[in-house]
Amino acid sequence: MLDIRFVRENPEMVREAVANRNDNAPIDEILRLDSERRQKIGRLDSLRQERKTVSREREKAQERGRQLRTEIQEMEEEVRRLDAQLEALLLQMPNIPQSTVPVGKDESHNVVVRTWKEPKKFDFTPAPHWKLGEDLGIIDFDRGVKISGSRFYILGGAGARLQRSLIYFMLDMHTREHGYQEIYPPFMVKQECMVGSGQLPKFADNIYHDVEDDLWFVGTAEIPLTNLHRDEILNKEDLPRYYVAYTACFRREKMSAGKDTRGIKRGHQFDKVELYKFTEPEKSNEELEKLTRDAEEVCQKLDLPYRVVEHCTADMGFAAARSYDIEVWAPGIAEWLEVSSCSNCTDFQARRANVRYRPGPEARPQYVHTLNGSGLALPRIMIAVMENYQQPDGSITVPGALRDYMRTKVIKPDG
RNA sequence: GGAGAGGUGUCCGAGUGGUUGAUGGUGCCGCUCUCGAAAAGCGGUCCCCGAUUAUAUCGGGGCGUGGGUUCGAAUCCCACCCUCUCCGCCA
Repeated sequence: MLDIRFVRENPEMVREAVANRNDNAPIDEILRLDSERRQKIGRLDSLRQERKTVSREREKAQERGRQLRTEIQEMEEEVRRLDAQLEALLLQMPNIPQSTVPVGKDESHNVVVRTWKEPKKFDFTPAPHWKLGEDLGIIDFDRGVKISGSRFYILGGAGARLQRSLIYFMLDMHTREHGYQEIYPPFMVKQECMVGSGQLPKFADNIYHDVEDDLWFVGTAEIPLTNLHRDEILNKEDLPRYYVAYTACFRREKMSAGKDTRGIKRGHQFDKVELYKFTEPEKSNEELEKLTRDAEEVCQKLDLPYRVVEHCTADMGFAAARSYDIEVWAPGIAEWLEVSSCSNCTDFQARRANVRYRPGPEARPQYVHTLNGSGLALPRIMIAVMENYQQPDGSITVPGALRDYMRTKVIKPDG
């Protein structure tokens, strides 16, 4: 959420930022509600002040007191209404891109900032992962559909083990080498958590929701991690905090119906290892660089060629002020696969979730900055491993970094 | 799920209708004392909203959450949430 004071004082800048995002937030309406709200609060406060004075005289001024009560109640109702309207609109507004973010109309304006190694050349036609997976008997699409419907699949044998190995490998790397604390959070959260991290109210149609208990299934560990310190005031010494969490992720993917239906690239349920940071405002940009490098290192250790792409204004996520994607080359499906998206959300989520810190002993609390990035998304890194390490005979060589976890050097049929 | 108890400031713990941000203790910061430390004494120490020459000042709100009663509520009423104990159930 944006600071209403910032919007009030920089309306033109906000308007431009919103336009660059191809968003159509009603700035004028927001400014109008804000000014009306403040005016009514002024009135309400002076009424309350009078009530305070009058009530001290006990029985003497009961008549005026009764009048005041009615007026105050009416004014409270007005302010409540305006608060709600204003908040509803503010909650729909995206974060403001940082000034260094390339302005663009769509994803074609994203900028490749660096690449690591060249895509591997094959002297045979590399197969897509769904073919490899089915032939090896490690991915079962048909039974996934039988059990749960479209966009569900089953990993079996070495396929399940490969995913588990990747999870262990990534968690171990980030905790041992990059200083993240491992967290196992709930996969279902309260509505206010969804609001806190920015999924609600705007993206309700992409979230699974248990109506009976009003719990929401997380589409990313970013959600519970954002809310880990909700309504807390952290000490300056507590920052930065690095967290890494493995979770399942659930997404309805209604918006992308018919897209990427083949394979395991986009399912309703997938696993992810997520990196998350709480930092001081001045440090968040350098922390984003570090976080991105931490995620990249997974690709490097797996020896998978990748590129890092900076999002342009129009392609950025709702909560992000700046973000990088890590894209790995998948030779079988012949595309750059987004295995991670690393974002600096500045104080956008912190304001929603009310996560603050005290900059100094006597200083006022201030919102922290939050950052998140996949480190990495399992199905897509699985695709990359399978397609990059495939052999002419359809077997898959296990990357060196995973051999201790997999306890094998190659995945063969019935392996 | 059933029965009971309870939710107050960093924490502990008072307060059951009237200047109560809220007794007391504790923690934290500063000062005094001291060669220094401890002890002791004194002072300070919450958050939000609004007004402003804007962290100095003024006003309002906040005692689990949201409503209500009243001239006036931490204190009374209603609903909900959470914690603890016992019972039931269960990986």
